[in-house]
Amino acid sequence: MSSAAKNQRSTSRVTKKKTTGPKDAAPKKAEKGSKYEYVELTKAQLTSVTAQHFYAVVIDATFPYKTNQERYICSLKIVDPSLYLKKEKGTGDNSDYATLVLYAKRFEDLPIIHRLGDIIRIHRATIRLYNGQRQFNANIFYSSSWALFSTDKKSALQEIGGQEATSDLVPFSHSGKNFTFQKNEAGIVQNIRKWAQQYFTQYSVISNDMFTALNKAQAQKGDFDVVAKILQIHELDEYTNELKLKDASGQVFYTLALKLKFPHLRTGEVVRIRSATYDETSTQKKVLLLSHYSNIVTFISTSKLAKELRGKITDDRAVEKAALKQDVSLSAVVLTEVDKKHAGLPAHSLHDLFHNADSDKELSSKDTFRTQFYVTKIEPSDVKEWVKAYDRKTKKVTSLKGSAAKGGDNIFQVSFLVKDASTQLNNNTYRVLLYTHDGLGANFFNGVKADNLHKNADARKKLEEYSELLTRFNSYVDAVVERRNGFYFIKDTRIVY
Amino acid sequence: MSKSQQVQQQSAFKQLYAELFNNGGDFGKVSNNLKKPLKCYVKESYPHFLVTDGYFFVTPYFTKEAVTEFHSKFPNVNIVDLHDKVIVINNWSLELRRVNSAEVFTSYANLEARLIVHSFKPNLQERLNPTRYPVNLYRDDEFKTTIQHFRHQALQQSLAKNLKQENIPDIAKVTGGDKKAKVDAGIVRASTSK
DNA sequence: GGGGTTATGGGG
DNA sequence: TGGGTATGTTGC
DNA sequence: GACTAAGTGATA
Repeated sequence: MSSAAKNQRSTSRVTKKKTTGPKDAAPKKAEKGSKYEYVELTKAQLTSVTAQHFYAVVIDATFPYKTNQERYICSLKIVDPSLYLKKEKGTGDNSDYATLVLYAKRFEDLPIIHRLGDIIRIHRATIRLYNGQRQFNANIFYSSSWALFSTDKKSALQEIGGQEATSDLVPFSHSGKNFTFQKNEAGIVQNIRKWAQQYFTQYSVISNDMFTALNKAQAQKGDFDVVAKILQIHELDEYTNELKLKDASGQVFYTLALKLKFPHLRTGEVVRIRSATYDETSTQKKVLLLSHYSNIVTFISTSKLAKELRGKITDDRAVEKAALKQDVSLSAVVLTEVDKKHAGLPAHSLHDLFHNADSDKELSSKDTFRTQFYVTKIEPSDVKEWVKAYDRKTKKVTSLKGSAAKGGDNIFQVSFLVKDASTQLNNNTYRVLLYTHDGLGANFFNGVKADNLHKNADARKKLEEYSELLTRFNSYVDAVVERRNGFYFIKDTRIVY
Repeated sequence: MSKSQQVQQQSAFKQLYAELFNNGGDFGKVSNNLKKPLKCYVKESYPHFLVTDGYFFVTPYFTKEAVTEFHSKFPNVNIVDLHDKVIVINNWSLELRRVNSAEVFTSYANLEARLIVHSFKPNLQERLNPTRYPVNLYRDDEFKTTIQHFRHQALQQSLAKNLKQENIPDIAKVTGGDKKAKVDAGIVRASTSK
């Protein structure tokens, strides 16, 4: 086929004439050097053919997704002080909103919404009525543009260090190569930010008509939305996190969330899922399926809904308790809890701990880490030898085997050979120690103290059960470790089963 | 301990592939009840040939004999033209292969259970009922976990066999106060692997 | 537009 | 900066 | 001189 076969358009065009009467309500002449005039969502003229500019607050969003060979779409629900509450009777405090559909030729040209309540500025959108609702269209592939301002101090990505910090009048993200900001916009941003904070404080925003309770998920025909608390984030593999979710109905579900797509999620946070389906093929655990247009978003800090659910929803570990009664469980069980004082300690992979700790400047400057792993083998394999007699002066340990009373203290001296997602595909296993000679990790076995296991049959039996539990498939340890002499020692960590 | 899987698995592929992993990769141990003809929808034919069971898509691996037979029995049908058509796989088996999962998207953790097709035919007229949007079986939560279980078992067996001599760091050795001691002492390299 | 890509087949 | 080209939009 | 109709005409 010849290259000219494609119907490329001629560049030289015949000049044509047309008439353009004075259009309706075109933005007032940019008299005072103000190029853009921002309209309220309900004030934007539905009859206007000319493009409109506005600021709004985002209350829902798809992830930018590809629709065909040449287009990407991101669809949002937006509100502002003129449009946020359903007016009809009987709708309670259900939210009203406009939709905003952004079109682009490249994925990178569309906004990624990680948090509800943030502010979006749009230039040159058209408006029309679609399904009885105000719909703004912004062709980013042509002349429309967008900019995102954080309502909280930092954007979702800035919170995790994944984005350069910005001041409160600078967008954390925007389309196009440059961004312009008129002097008169500062007040607009500050006003709508304040409004957004109050609005989320006072209303649920995501009203009950905007999501489905998880205990009704199985009955849904197609996809649905979810509002739930993240009880646990389990690193399934190098690319994937498995979220453990529970909502106000009390039902627990799991869903896979790609790390790259959703880097901002944290245990304990409340999220909204835009579009999930019930997985009919998962028989061992309840699973939600996501699509490429699905999104998982958090809420701004003032959110009343998020605050209520964070307090109301707790983890009773019922799924895990049931899982442990099976011979093999497809539900990951995290056996331990770490002391609250380490809540803010960032987690590091075994790869960091054992392959980067001496080369990475940041890592080598620290000695206490949070880490997750599974235990492939415990030494000594004879549980009776987990506890030894320890002489503080000579630093010698001796077996408690035999009847003769040993001097010194009884301590645990156990070595875990462990592995995690970051080391899943290599041939190594890594030594993490439970040595209690200095008191570190003394409470690991949930109240089972270091005693002579050749004599104390009760303690021995419990520890044998823990040995089984720790090395069982899908059992994980979430631990704080301290580096001493190049070795990692478990501390402030306790089994809760 | 109870065996679970109280309800029937709706996806034929997920059940079959999981069975293979749960039987140590030995197709001979997979229940004969499951070895029935597979009616599949051809989701894509090029550059990757993918078939679905209404829930998941997988790659069928046609043997040379299967292709030869197909061409002789259906000389007017091109295999890449089977896109959007229904095929019936009458004779098949499963085998476990080590692959590079960074390159093979129908695999997980460097393992791929392959559907080996020994004999198949087209059902050119047949239209299947619409199903859910088919997804990659190797991206399924439970199936990934099943593969992890398989690997976990293999690792524990290997460790039990190859790591007989236990050697636990002495307390004297770990209580120095040596800030410069390297962490690689904690790396335990598989003594006999490959 | 409440949706279905792909040299991106673990952001899309 | 200016001309040429590719592409979006609008008018016919 | 003010107002209207018709002509003009993109832009990254």
